[in-house]
Amino acid sequence: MATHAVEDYLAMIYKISFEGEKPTTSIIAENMGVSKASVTDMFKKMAISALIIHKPYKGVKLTRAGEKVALEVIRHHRLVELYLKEAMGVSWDKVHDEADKWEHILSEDIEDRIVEMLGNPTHDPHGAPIPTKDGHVQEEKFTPLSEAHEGEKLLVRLVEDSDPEKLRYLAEKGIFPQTVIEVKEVQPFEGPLTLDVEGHSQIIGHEVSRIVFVSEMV
Amino acid sequence: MATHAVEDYLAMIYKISFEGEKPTTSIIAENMGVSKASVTDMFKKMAISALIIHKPYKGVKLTRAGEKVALEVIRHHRLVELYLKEAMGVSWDKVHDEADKWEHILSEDIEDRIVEMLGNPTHDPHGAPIPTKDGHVQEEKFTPLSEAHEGEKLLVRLVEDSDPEKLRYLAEKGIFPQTVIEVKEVQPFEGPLTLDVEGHSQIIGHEVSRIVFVSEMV
DNA sequence: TCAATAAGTTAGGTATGTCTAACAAAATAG
DNA sequence: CTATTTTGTTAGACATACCTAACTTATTGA
Repeated sequence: MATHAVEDYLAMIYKISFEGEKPTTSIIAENMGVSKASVTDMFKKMAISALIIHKPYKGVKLTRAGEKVALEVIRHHRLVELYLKEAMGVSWDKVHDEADKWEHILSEDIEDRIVEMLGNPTHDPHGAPIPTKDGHVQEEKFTPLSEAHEGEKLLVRLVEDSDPEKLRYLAEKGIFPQTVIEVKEVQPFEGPLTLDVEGHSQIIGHEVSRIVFVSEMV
Repeated sequence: MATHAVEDYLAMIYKISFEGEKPTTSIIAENMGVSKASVTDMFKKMAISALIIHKPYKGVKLTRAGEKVALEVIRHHRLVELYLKEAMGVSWDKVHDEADKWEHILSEDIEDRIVEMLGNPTHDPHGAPIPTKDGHVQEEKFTPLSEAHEGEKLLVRLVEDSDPEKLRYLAEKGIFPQTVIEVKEVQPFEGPLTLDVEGHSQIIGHEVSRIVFVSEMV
C-alpha cells in the first residue's frame, strides 16, 4: 500500500501531466511545496515500487500501477468534494481543503455509500470528472475563459478548485459549472471581461477568467 | 498541535483512567499494541509538552491541557460514529474502526455541521456520552450485565464498541442501548443468561454479557 | 527482609519524509 | 561550442514513531 505522501505525489504527477506540463523534479517540488532533494528521494522510492519511470530532465511517467493509485486518490478527492457540498452543505470554496484530508482515509465501504447517496455522480462541484472505480477517466480539454472573444455564448464546464478566494468571488458573480455566459466585451492587454451571466451583467478581471474553462454552445 | 499518535495516547490514557485502571507504561503499551519502550518515549514527550504528569510505577495523569485534547478526540470519535450510523447507514459494528481514522482529521467546521445535522446529540450509537466542545463529559457508571440477577428488569445503557463480532451478535439478539431486558435465568459458573428482550427469549453467554452495561428500571 | 518477578528505562537501530549545502550534469544561450 | 544557468543528485541532518536487547529499579511474596 502506498503511503499518504506517495498518494499525494502520484496524484500531483497525474495532474501536472494532464495539464500538459512535464512532471520533473523541480516542477513537482514547486507544486508540492517541498525541496527538490525530497522529490529526488521520493522519485527513487516510487521508481523502486514500480509506480513511476523516471528519466532525469525528461520528467516522470506513471506506470499503469501508479496511474491507478493516482486515479483512486483523485476519485476519492472528487467524490468527497461533491459529498461535502451536496450532503453537508459545505460551500464550494472550502471543499477542496477538506477533501485533501479525507481522500486518504476513505474506505471502500464509505466510498460506495457516497456513490450511492449521490446517485453515481460523474463530476465534482468544480466540473472535474470523477474517475471510475476501475481507474478510468475521460478528461476533456476546455478553453480558458481568458481566451474568449466578444459575442461568444459559452457554457462553463470547469473551474479550478485550489483557490478559495477566487471561488468565492466567482460564486458571487453566479459563475459555476453549467452556467451559460455571453461575452459582451473583452478589453485588450489582459483587461477585464464584461459578461452576461443569466441576465446579469458582470465584469471580471483577466486573472480570474483564467481559472474558468468553457466550451461553446451548440 | 498534538500529532495523531499523541492524540491516540491521550485518548487511551483517558479511557483507561476512566475504567478505573492505572495508566502505566505497561498497560498503555498493551492497549495501544506497541512496546513498552515506545510508551516510555511517548510519555517523556507528552510530559515535556505538559499534557501528562508521569510517575513511574504509579501511572500517568492527564493535565487539564491533556484532558482537553483527549476529550476533543473522543468527541470527534463519538460524533463520527453517530454520523456514520445515522447519516450514512453504516452498521454499528463498523463505525468504530472508521471513526478511528476520521477523528484525527475532523475540522471544526465539519464537526459543527455534524452536530447540527444530528440535532445536538448526547450519546453515540453504543450509548457512550459525547463530550462537549469545551471539554466536559458526564460519564456515568453502569453495571455489567454479567453481574445481573434473576428477575431484574434492566435498561441497556452502553455497549463496548471495539469488538465488531460481538456487536453483530448483540444486534441479532436485539440488544442495543435503550433496550429493556428482563433477566429470566442466570446460570452459575459464568454460565449463560436467559433474557427476555422485547418479548423474545434470548440466551447469551457470560463473555458477551460483560460488554453490555445496564441500569435498573425504576 | 531479601530474592524473584514485574515494570520501566536506556541505548542503539529502522523507516518515513522532510531539510540544507555542496556538488554534478544537462540544457541553453551568446 | 563553450560558458552560464538550470536542473538534479548526493551527503549528512533532523523529527516522529516505532522496534529489540540489555539494563535498572520497584514491587511482591516467601
